[in-house]
Amino acid sequence: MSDTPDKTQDRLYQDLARSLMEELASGRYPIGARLPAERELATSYNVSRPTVREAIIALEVQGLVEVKVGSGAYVRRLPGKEDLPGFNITAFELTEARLLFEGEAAALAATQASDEELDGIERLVEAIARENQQADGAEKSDREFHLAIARATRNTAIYNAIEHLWDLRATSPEAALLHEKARSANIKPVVDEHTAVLTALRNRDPGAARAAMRAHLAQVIDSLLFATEERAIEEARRTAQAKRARYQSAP
Amino acid sequence: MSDTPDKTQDRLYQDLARSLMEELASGRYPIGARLPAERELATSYNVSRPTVREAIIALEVQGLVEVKVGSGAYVRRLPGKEDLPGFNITAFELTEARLLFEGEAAALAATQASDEELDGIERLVEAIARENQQADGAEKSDREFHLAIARATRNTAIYNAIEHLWDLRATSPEAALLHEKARSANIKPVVDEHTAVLTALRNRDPGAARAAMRAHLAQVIDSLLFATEERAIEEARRTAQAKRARYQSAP
DNA sequence: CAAGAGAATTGGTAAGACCAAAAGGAAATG
DNA sequence: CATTTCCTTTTGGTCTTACCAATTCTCTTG
Repeated sequence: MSDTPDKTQDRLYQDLARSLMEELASGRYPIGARLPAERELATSYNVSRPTVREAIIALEVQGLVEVKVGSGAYVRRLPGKEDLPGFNITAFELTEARLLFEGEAAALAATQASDEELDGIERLVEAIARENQQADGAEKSDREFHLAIARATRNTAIYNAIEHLWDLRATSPEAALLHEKARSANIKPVVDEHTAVLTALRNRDPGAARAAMRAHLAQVIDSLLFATEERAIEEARRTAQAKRARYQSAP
Repeated sequence: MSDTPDKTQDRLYQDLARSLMEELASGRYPIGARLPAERELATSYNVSRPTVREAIIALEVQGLVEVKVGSGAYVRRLPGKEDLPGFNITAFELTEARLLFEGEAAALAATQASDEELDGIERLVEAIARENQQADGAEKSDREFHLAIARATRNTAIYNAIEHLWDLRATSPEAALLHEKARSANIKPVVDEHTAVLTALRNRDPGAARAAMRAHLAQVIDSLLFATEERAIEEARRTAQAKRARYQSAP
C-alpha cells in the first residue's frame, strides 16, 4: 500500500482535458471564445474524435465550456486552481473554514429549524454516541449531524457550501488520514460537544449555538494538532535523527 | 427570447447520465457497487457504447463513480439534489450565505491581511467607483474586491468556498438577472460600504470588518427585494390583469 | 490444494460513416 | 438596393466496427 493505493491511470481524455484547461487558463481562449472544432482538435492533438468529445464533455460538466450543436464549444468561465487535478487543502484550513461557516449556520439554524429537524438531529447525536462505542471509527453520523444543521438553515446555498467542504476532505488523502488519526486519539469529548450544540438549538439561542459549534470545531483543530505531532514523531523515528528536531518543533 | 434564451438541446449522453444518477439515487447501486459493463448499458439503454462512455465520464468528473480499467465503473458517492440538472439557487439564498460567510472572512482577513493586500483592495475600491460612473454596469471589480478579501484570510478553503458562491450566481440565470436589475437601480451607496470595509480592515478591527461587510450585503439584499418588486410589476403590466394583484402582493 | 497459464471480460482508443442543426453566402424577390 | 429565401458548408451528435491493454476468471497442472 503506497500513499495512493488505487490510482487509476490511463484515461487519455483526462490528459486532453487538462491541456485544454491550461489553454483556457493561459488566456488564449477568453470567455465567450469558440474552441476549435472537434475534428481540428483531434488532428492537432493526434487523438481520435471520440477522445476529444470525452475531454470536452469533461469541461462541460465542470461548467467551463458550453457546447452548442452545429456551432461549437464556447468558453463559459475560466478555470481556477481548484479545477486542476491534485488540488489539495490542508486539514487545518478546512476545519478553520468549517469553524467560521458552520458556526454561522448553527446560529441561523437556531432560528429556522423545525421541531422535527431538531428531533432528527438528536437521533444523530445518539447515533454518534453508538458509533463511538464500536470504535471501528465510522464518522458517517458525524457528517450527517453537521449537514442536518446546515440543512436546517433552509438555505440551499449554505447547505451546498458546507457539504462541499466535507467533500473536499475526501479529495485530500492527507486531510483524511489526519482526521482518522485524530479521531482514534480523541473520542469521548465530541459527544458532549454535540449535545451542547443541540441544546443551544433547542433553546433557540443563536449565540449559544454559534459558540457551541465553534467550541466543537476548535476542539477538532486541537486534536488535529495533537495528531500532527504524533505523526511527526512517528516519521522522525522512522527517518534519520537529523529530521527529528525539525518535525517536533513544527506545530 | 423566452425565459431561457439559449437552451442547448440534444446531448443524448446527458439523458443517460441523468438516468444513471437516478439509479444511483434509488439505491440500486450502493457505494462500492459496480455498474454494468459499458456494452451491457449500451444494449439495455439502446444507445451506442461511445454514448455510454460519455455519460460515465460525466459521472466520473462529478466524482460519482470511479472507473477502473479492465474492471468496471464503481460507485464512489451517491448523488444529492445539487448534482441533478436544473439545480438553481435563489439570489436571496446566495446573498444570505455570502452575508454570513464573507462577514466571517472579513473578520479573519482583518487579522491576516498584509499591507500589500490592503493596498490592492484599496485599488479595487477605486476601480469600483470608476466603473460605477461609467454606468455600463461592469461588476468585475466588485467580484475581485470580495475575492481579494477572501484571499487575504490566507485560507484556501475559505477562498474556494466564497468563489464558489460567486460562480453559482452565473449558473442561475434568474439570480444573474435580478442582480443586474438591482445594480442599475442602486449604485452610489456601494462605494461608501466598500470603503467602510476597507477602513475596518486597515484598523485591524475584526468586529468592525464583520459588521461593515454584513451591512454591505444586507444592503444588497434590500436592493434585491426592491428589484424583485420592480420585476413583479413589470411582468404584471405585460401579462393579463388577472395576474396583476398576485405578482404585486408577492414580496 | 495451490499455482500458473490461457481464455474471457472489460475498459481505452481509433477510424469511418451518416444525420441534424447551425452558419454563411448566393440567388431570387420586393 | 434591401430583404428574404434557399442551398451549401461547417460542426456537433451518434452509431458501428475493430483492435489493444488491463483485469478477472477458469481450468489445467504440479
